[in-house]
Amino acid sequence: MARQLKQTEKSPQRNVRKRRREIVDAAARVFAERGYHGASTQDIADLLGMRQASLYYYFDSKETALEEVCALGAAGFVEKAEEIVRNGLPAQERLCQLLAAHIAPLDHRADYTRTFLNERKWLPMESRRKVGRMSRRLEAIFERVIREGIRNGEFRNDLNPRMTTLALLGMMNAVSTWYERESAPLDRIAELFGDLALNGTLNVAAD
Amino acid sequence: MARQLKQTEKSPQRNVRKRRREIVDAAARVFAERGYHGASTQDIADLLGMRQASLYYYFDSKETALEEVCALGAAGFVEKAEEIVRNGLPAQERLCQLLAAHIAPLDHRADYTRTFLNERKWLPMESRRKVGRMSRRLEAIFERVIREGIRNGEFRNDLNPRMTTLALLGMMNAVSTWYERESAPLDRIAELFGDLALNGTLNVAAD
DNA sequence: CTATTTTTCTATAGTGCAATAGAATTATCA
DNA sequence: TGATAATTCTATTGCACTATAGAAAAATAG
Repeated sequence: MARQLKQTEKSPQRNVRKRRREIVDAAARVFAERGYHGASTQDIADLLGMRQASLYYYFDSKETALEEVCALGAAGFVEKAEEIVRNGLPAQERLCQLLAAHIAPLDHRADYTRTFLNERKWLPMESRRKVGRMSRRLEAIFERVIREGIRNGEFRNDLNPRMTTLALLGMMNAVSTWYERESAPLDRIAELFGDLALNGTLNVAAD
Repeated sequence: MARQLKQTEKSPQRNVRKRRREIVDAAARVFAERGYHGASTQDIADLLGMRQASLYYYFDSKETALEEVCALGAAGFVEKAEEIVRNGLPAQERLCQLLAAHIAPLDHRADYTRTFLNERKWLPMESRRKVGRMSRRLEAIFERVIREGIRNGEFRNDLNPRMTTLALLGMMNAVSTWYERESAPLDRIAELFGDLALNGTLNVAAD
């Protein structure tokens, strides 16, 4: 008995983890669609065919569910970027990989990504801070690649690394807003956007 | 008496218009800060030092206030773009002007712009449609300039006008999310982003 | 100064929501 | 099978919010 209690408290049964995940999935979908404040716990329960109150067996609050969705939505983001930044390839290649990696999660976890991007601002102080630190780390990675590219002559030396980072991240983050209604696969988008980031729109071979 | 009634109904007194505008200003600020669903009419009233119920002398509903904020946030956007697109300058110059015009409202109407960008999705069907048509017109303008630039050789002919448009609009729309915390004036941002859009990051003079 | 209109107020109805309490049900295991 | 634990349910509390009704106050006009 003591053994079971302990197990329940410290590491939930497999089934609890699984059900919990189903609920987080539903929450992600509802939050992505209606926004955190516009979504009700009833909406989440409806999606699962269960009662609104039953959710509270798995979650302390709606806010906790948002934290979990955002945590999963952010997971691996920075790690993947750090892996890319260390792969020793030319800066222009690393930059393109960073751009591609940034939208890759839209493929299999669009709801998590959209919730993370749009709703994290409603997180309670502490987790919002944590997410903020993550964002800053990601931005720093972009800036670093750009600086290295400038230093070794791959990139123009009149680039502003900070502004360039914000420009590119904005460009990539926006993909989540139109990805579903435009008929373009992610790898094609990454390719085009990478090309645009590197070469711009001008036809340098003119004349 | 009949005269006065008529005047009140058809064209509000100067003071009513003015007060109405103050309320819309407050609504814009609150909506921009907390989101439409996260903001209460009480929040708006607090900002004005008036009672929550008094707002309903000027507005039928919270939704109506959102419509008005979004309408003002969108006002002039497309018109300005259409003016630029017809000015006969080279496509690259027009594109830069479009980019600059797109973020210009952040200077004096940030709350309206942010509400328009982030909260319009909560508008009721009809006005959401109207806003949607506007967005599509703006996108069409960007696409047209890009196509013209390709046709006359200013832009690379392997550009995808649709994707390029979405990339640039995403890049510019994102400015509203960080403009307040980054210390860069709008004209500087427009300059850097225009340069990035035209020339990309690569150092073509390499070697 | 009085009557009328405009604006704001108090009070409250009505609704939807997050969250809790505890009963009922289902699964697990000896 | 019978006991125990895990899960879901019903019922409800309490609060926050939008919106309405009608009184009070302030402004305006005759």
